[in-house]
Amino acid sequence: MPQNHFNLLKTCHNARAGELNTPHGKVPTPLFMPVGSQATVKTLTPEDVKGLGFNMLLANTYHLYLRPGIDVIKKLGGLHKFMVWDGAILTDSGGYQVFSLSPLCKITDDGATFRSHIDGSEHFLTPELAVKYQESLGADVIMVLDECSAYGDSKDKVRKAMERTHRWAERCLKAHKSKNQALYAIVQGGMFPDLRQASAEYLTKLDFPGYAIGGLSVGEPKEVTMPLVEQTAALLPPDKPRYLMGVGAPEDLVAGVARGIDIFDCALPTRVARNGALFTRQGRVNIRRATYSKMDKPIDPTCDCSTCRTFSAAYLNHLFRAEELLALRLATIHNLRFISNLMKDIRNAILDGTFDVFAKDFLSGYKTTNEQTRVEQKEKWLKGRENSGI
RNA sequence: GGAGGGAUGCCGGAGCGGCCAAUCGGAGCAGACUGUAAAUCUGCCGCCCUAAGGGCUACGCAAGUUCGAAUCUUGCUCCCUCCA
Repeated sequence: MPQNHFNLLKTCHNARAGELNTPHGKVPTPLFMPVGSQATVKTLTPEDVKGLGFNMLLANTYHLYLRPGIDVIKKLGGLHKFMVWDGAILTDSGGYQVFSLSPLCKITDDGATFRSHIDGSEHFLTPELAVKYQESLGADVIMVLDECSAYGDSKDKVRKAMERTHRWAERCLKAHKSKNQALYAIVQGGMFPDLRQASAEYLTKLDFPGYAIGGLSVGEPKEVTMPLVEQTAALLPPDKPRYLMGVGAPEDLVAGVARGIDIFDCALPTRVARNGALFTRQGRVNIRRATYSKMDKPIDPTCDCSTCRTFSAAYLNHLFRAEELLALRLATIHNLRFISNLMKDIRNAILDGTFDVFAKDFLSGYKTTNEQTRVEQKEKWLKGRENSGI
């Protein structure tokens, strides 16, 4: 692994600004990685992704193993060349698929037996294979194979998954030969603070170049997530990058950075975009709503993305209703640009020592959809009362 | 001129005596989505009442039959197909 994989440049309370050194360049942190499971950020070209301000993205070992196959990509010169992306790449091990595809998966200490969601064929993934595959893909950062618990799992079950994750982490470490890749461990422990602590302490002793927090944002209430993030992050070595896996709603990025997280990835911004939900500084907005059908302004007049600089909300509304493919792309561009700008603003605020103010301002201005809907409904209700003369 | 068939909620289209405010699509109105099996999924969708629930008006129009009609009978209006 590279020397000085991570440089911590500045802190502002718990928030940290730094940079990741990878074979494909330096990447500033706090960092958000768009998700490109199948070697593509859906609807975008690599050039688009770069243009939106991203230097690193995430791809998925399980998906690429099933299709087109690890060997195919290796023979074609590795993942960077295959997908024509010259920035950094982090590959997930397939551990998350053990969780999300659990009906198709059986786990033993040896590894995970999968049934392909594509053709039903059976496959076996071990910690050693996960490392080997990721080395073949040639990602800059690779992840240990872990077992992610579901929200609501019993403590006993979570503990067993965590202990297995620890054993698998050691096996991954032993199997990892490549010098060009940083292998990150993944802290598990579900919603149990004592297990989280045990996991962080255990893995920290193994001295990985980076540490991820996994198994959160799996359906638990938000009030549960952030205290666990805060507690776990505090137990991780300060000189190593901390990666909160699968978190990426704007409000969660700010909250995560405030608790000492350096790296995020999430399918949410891109997936939600494809379903018509767009981020603005005021909160999330559903572009399909009737209110936008005649709006001649961009969805966010302050946004510098090509979608907002070019098209009206009414046009986007029309594209979504007409199920035109351009809608997916324009919305993805907007949401990723929003996230990219947010991360840049966060980093600048940390470097300026004003992150606390920034976070407070952002969170007070950014209403979640639920809050927004609640406010609107209350306004309608009040208006109705006024009209009926009450 | 003759012979058939049909008129159902915003639209298409089921239902063919009570379990029908009416299956199912679509449109419309909202919501969800967090290491992507996702261009996916969920709810609402005659009117009124705060919810459980209740009330009202409804299946072209009118008059009947019946305890009870979107469903049966008769007349009327309009539409479609075929033969002249």
